[in-house]
Amino acid sequence: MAETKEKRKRKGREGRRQRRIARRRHEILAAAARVIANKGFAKATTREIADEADVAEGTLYNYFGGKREMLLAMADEMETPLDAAMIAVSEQDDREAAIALFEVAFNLPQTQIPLVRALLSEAWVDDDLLEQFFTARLARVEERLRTHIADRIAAGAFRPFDPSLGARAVTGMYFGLMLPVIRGIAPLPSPEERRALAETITDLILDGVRAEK
Amino acid sequence: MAETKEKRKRKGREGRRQRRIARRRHEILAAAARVIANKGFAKATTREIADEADVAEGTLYNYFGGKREMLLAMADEMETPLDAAMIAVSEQDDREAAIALFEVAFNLPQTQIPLVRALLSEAWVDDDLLEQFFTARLARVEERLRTHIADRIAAGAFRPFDPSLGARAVTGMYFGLMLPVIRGIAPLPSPEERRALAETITDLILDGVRAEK
Amino acid sequence: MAETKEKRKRKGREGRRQRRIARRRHEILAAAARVIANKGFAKATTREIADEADVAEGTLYNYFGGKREMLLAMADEMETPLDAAMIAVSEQDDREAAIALFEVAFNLPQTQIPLVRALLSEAWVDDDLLEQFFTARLARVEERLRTHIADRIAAGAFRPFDPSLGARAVTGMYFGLMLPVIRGIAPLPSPEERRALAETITDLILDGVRAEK
Amino acid sequence: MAETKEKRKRKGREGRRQRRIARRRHEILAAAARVIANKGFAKATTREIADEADVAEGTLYNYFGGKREMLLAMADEMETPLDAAMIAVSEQDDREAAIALFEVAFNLPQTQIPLVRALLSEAWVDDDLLEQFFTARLARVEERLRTHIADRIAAGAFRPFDPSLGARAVTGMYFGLMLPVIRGIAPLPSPEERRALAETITDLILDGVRAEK
DNA sequence: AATGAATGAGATTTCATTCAT
DNA sequence: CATGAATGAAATCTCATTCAT
Repeated sequence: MAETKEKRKRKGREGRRQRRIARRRHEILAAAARVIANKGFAKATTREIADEADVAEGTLYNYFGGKREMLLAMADEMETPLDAAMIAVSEQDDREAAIALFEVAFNLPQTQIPLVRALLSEAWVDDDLLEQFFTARLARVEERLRTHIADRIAAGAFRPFDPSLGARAVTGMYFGLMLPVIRGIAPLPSPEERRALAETITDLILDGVRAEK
Repeated sequence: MAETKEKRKRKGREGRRQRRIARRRHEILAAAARVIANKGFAKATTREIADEADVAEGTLYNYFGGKREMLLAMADEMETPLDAAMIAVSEQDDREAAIALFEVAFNLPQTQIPLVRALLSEAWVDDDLLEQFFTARLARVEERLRTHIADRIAAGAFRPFDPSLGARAVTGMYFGLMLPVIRGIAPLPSPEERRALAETITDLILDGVRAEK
Repeated sequence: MAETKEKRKRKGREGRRQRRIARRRHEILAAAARVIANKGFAKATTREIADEADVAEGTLYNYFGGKREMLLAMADEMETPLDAAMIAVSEQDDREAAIALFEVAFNLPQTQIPLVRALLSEAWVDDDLLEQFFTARLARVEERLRTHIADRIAAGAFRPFDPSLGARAVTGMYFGLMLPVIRGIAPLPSPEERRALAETITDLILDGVRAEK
Repeated sequence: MAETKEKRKRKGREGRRQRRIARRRHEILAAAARVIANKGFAKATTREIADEADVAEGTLYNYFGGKREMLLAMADEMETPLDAAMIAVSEQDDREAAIALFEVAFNLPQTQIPLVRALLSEAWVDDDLLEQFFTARLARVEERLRTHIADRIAAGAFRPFDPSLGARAVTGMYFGLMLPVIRGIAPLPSPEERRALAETITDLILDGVRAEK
């Protein structure tokens, strides 16, 4: 029994330790993301990251192999709204489905912004990172959009046009609207704004700007 | 007269000297842009820039106050296609005008790409640079678009919708399509592709994707 | 009586504890010797020593004051074969005595090699360590040899020559043969090889290489 | 002619520059050797090497790729006395030839001592360095000795014994006598001492210590 | 003006040691 | 006693900038 007790105690302690480590790792990553987002990867010093995380510089290396590995850990940890938006959207009504999709996509949690901003700063000059963190995800989204557009054209619901270009135009529009938010020069839209934004965008895409035909 | 002759000669020589200096300055800037575009500002070393420009490191400092000043010089030297496209928008026919505008906008000279890419890499983390090089220009473009849209809505030519959002959606779409080109992961469109691209985009914006109205 | 019993039990327990501690200390020292022998003192990390000894880093500090103290403990723990060989030299028969001496001296236990190698690596740059671990011992050996040689010269058994230089030549030859073994680039001689080695060396020293006298 | 003059001037300047660089490189290497000899490779800091060489730390890296490369440069630059001693020794008279050889071998220039001491400190733990700088040279010497001994035995001039072991015994004796000098605990022998040393050693090897047979 | 060696501040990373659990 | 996360001093190396030639 004593052994069982001891075992249980150790298990409890071990679990707490694991959680403490995971928590600390997460804190450091968040701190790194904030600093890197502001300064860019190269100008963000480990000193500053350590200060922001309120640990000693050496401690960083107990959790990550180095500065670069922090970035890769960010890329892993991140679930972009685009990923979330990929969850099957019911296809009965184009308009409602599209609005819902955009609404989800515009919902970038405040805490994810530094991660995305930090990653984009390096992805702009680092091909590997761009591929791993960005291109691969985007390609999945665009593929899905392209297929959907092609289907709707075949069904006669959409006018005939290049589905590939259409897909890129839509994702492009999305990034054009979100990049200023990620960059920090535009405010994160409120839930109400998100809804209005999604509706307007959807209608623009579906029917264009022209009044009458 | 001898003096005048001498003066003329000196002027000629002086002119040649000036031109040589300007040419050299331009070469160095282009070299710096190529290196910075590839590595990012912080990772681009003066050594590498000097090598790329085929001068000694010290020579860089005869033309620019330092690494940072090269970036600022780039921002000055650069004429974005958007600037060019601003010349004339308000034409009789919306469709033709818009197509022309996009066609100009998609015409980003090969040599300008490194400049834009280099500047964007830093503008992503440097507020001053973003403002000077980017926000100010973009704001002018969007303001013009917004006014135009508002006018057309008032004239009953466009459906009623938020002109500000519409302007941002259009510029967003433009950047969404051009960023991969600037980043170097998509090819620069040929003149024919530019025309087709401009037409498709214009029609999407004007009439949307839906088949029947 | 109960108290006595208790005391005895405690003493028994205490003895076990002492032995366990001594054993653990020894294990750690052996592990440290292996690591330091391979990497050198400065490049051997406490982390690696702890891993090799299969304890936590902190545990090292329960047995030793620090990395340096491990070296000093090694110097204490080590009995060089030269020490052993010092037991008896002055025998009736020079040849047999010398052969026996060399045979003992060449008998460096496998487990002692890392200790000696580790200590030599630091003694090469650390005067204190060289003195404590090496010079003092060697001086005793050479003094003894010198005296012996001087005696034999006085007795007319040896040719007249500088006994001091002779002593150094003999120890020098010994180290010249053993250093590659300690360094790990020559194999430890087997018992048979030791005997043959001792005989050859002894004959070389006694009679030289020349055929006719 | 002006061009010729200019060319000549440039050549002169270029030559001076080359010599200045070579001189500086040599100074830095000597400083590094002194520091590394005293502290060992790992404990010798670039800071201290720079101070000893009276240059800034960064300057070291204009001449060497890093600390390790300094060691390799030392190994290249070094001509050991053993190398010098390898120059053909006339074989008529064993005794004179051997004395001359030892005399050369004991002539280790004062300035080479730090280089050898520094290299040995690392070679003791670094297999590559040991091989490049040490084993390879020593193997050449021992091979030569072995051949010579075998020849002399075949000619009946030497007693029959293992030539390989004899060669190692001789080089071993040499190192046993020189290591304390290199280590800095024995003084460098004067020319007169060298001669006496060489004679005594030679006679010991040739005829052994025994007085009469 | 052009050069490139010298500089030294500052960045990343390692690691012996401490100490709370 | 054992543990191992935290620490921070110190080491190596980089690189923008200066300046004598």
